[in-house]
Amino acid sequence: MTDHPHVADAVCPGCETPDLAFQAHDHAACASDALTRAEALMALRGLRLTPVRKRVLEILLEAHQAMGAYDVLNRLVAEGFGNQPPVAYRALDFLEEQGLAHRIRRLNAFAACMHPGESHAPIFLICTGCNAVAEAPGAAVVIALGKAAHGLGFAVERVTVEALGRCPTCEAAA
Amino acid sequence: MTDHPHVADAVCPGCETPDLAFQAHDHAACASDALTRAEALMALRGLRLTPVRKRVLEILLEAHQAMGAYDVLNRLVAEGFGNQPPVAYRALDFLEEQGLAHRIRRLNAFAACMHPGESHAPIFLICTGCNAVAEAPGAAVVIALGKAAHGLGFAVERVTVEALGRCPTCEAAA
DNA sequence: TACACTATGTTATACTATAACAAGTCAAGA
DNA sequence: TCTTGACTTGTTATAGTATAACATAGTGTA
Repeated sequence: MTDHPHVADAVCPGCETPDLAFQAHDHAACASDALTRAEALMALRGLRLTPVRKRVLEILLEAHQAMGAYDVLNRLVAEGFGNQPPVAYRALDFLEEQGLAHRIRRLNAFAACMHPGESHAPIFLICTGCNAVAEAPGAAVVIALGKAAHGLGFAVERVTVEALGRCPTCEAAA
Repeated sequence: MTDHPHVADAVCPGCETPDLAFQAHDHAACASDALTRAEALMALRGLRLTPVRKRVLEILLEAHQAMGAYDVLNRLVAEGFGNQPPVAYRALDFLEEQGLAHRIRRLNAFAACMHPGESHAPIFLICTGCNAVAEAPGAAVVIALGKAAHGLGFAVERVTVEALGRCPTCEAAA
């Protein structure tokens, strides 16, 4: 059990209750939860959470922060998996397609999704002070976006919403 | 005067009236307008729209679509400017900071802003069918985003909002 | 077993971006 | 006018991110 303030040691993407994104909580529990649900989901969809894929997901969950593809790759190499970029990218792409991980474009990085399976429209809050990344519920944002797009006759399929700013801790410090 | 359907020949980022984003209009006029306003803005701010910077802005305006930094660089080289990446990146970064251009992260590309100076919170609609990119007004989206973030104690400074989907033309074709 | 399908490993390369320093330009004040 | 300092550009070099293409190996099924 690892209780900690997310912002201090950098980043927890979302976690069980979204409004705890920037607060202390039992991360180990929500991480193992996410893994369990990921496995159930894959079984349900008839897809395989193979060793590489599972390990990549675990790495992201353990890391507890956004990681670059090459950081993930380095971890894989150390554990005897293939050591070329496609190994990491393929697993990361798979996880993203399945909604088990998210890509943070601003950081060229990936983060585990903490509530896979639940239909959600995540938005990401990136702290410029401590580099923490929080996954926040973005239903309202996505609805607003859908309306704006609809007005132009544009049919939205997927969205990227990322905000740069200051987390509570860094804001207080400044 | 070049009247054209934006989507057909790919992309017009915004243009004068936002709701014309995916419709035919006189692009040459709004482009030269944007350039004029850019120059006025720079004068107002006591900053210099140097030859490289101006040329890069023109290239983006003429291109009428999102361009990669290296595409811009190739154009610069052909015109006798420096031929190394920093030449393009510096100009593009400057233009972005000044709100004269936008970065489309999903495409690793840049597009001219069609209404510089006006305070606006642009969102980008990227068509997966024809690669058109439209700059749409995103005030409502940004407000929703601000609220969601505020609820978590997060102070938003800058946002990236990009939607992938189908423009009217491609949607109709399908 | 043979087959089709999926996943992984590997080679090679393409694309995107920035650090660091040298050289030139420009405007303002001595 | 000359100097100074800030800013801009050019250049070298390298770092970081991502994918195409093909070979190999595992998986489930007829």
